[in-house]
Amino acid sequence: MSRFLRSIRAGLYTLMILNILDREGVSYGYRLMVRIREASGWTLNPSESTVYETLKNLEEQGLVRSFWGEGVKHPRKFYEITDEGRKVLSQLNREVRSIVGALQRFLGVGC
Amino acid sequence: MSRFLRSIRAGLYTLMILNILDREGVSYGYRLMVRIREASGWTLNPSESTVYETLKNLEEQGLVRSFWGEGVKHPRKFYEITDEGRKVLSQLNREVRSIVGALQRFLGVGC
DNA sequence: ATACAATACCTCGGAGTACGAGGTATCGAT
DNA sequence: ATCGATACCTCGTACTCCGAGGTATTGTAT
Repeated sequence: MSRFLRSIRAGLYTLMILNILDREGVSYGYRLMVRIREASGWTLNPSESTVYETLKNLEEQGLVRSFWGEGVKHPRKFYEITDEGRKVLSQLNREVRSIVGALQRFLGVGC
Repeated sequence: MSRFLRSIRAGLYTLMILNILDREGVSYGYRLMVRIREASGWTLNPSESTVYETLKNLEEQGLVRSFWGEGVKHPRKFYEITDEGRKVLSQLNREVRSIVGALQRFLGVGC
């Protein structure tokens, strides 16, 4: 059961992270995990390792950039979205809207 | 880019197949592939192998049952949803509605 | 003072999914 | 007779999620 939900949620973390970085500016792993939970009304509930893994992938793709926070007591690795990231994000949002629309029609959700 | 979309669509095939079998009764692999494309307005576009793989998994889980069509010239393996499948489906639909709702709010889609 | 929860970072391995490539066979139309 | 559509399948690659495990700091309650 939960295996199906797991895979349905798959990929949405990438979407959420890019959107949050785009809207709210610089952030960091742990904070992003909390923000995804909040922003989704606890419908999405990523584990720490998922978020860190996703950020690593995004950085490898050049869609986010990271730097270690200076003057911060608690060691923190900050991330910000790149121009390339913004480009990919807008395309991604368009496609996800289309998927959400299709599901809405199919399942009869909303409105 | 498409890797993100791929994983966002991941799992939705299971959802679509169970729903289509529930609503339209007995069907078969190739037909289900076509119906998913139609029902999603071509937003979802699963490959044959994906559909066959998904059906195999669903059968292993006991959520669908299969039988070879008799009196059919072209060899066809039919599938139908089981009681257990229906149980899982209603739970799945509930959860997906919640995810769709969250995305709608987050992305500002629809209404 | 000290214990503990929360914050913050990370790796590894297992389980699951999508799908392209490749293979086989039948049916219907040109 | 040939070809495209229909119909089935397996295999390997790439990818994602996340539990388990590890480390260290900060703030709070006792």
